[in-house]
Amino acid sequence: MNQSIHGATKAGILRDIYEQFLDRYGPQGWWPLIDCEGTNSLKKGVIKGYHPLDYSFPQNGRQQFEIICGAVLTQNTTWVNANKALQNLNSANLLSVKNFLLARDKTISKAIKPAGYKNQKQEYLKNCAMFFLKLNGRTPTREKLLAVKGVGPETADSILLYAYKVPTFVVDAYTTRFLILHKLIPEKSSYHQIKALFENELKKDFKVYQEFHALFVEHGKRFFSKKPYKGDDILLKSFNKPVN
DNA sequence: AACCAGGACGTGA
DNA sequence: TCACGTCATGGT
Repeated sequence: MNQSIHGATKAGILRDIYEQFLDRYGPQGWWPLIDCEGTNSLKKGVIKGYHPLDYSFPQNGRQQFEIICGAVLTQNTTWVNANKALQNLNSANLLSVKNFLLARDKTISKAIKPAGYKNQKQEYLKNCAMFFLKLNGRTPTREKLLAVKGVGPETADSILLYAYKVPTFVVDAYTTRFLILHKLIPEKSSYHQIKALFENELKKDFKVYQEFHALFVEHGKRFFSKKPYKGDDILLKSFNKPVN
């Protein structure tokens, strides 16, 4: 039905992109965690918190909270900077919710300074910490997450996908840019429309969703960060569209 | 030395 | 709804 005789269905194109990314870059091992080598992930390639092909994380509430903090800290910032903030929080023993909520606001904002927006993010993190504590181990709904000030669509989906293994697709700036530049979606597509595209065309597999988003980021950093990134040559290197 | 990073919120049309 | 300014730090 939605299968064209040339095989270039939307689902087919998305699968091609996924496979091409996976061939090029390999499994990404997201979400990075500070301490994830105490397990069976002694498989090769475990660098600075990434755990390729090991989908067993997070393994406790402490790691769930770390992912939530990371999701907020990396908003409009590089992971390098967000990670510095996380390391500071960890050194100060503040990556457990209880300790975090006992700390002074100024202590938090000082620790997260490298991630930028220290005042905003301090408030956002506190909101998330109170929310996470009240969850008491339960998985939140997307609506409840979005009601937390500081948690927008991408952060909510990141938390659901990586901290709770809910197969919800994360749409980030690179994903949107990639699809628009390759003319796979109209320019004014909304977050929800792009999210729906993936979720309607792909099987709801949290592992695939985790890898796909991470791969989009890896690919985007290589091809679509510094302008100009619009040339046909770049688009060709970026992704060879299957012939219709 | 501008420009950009794994966005979200508040405001005014 | 939607476009725009604001929030802050570090690397290129």
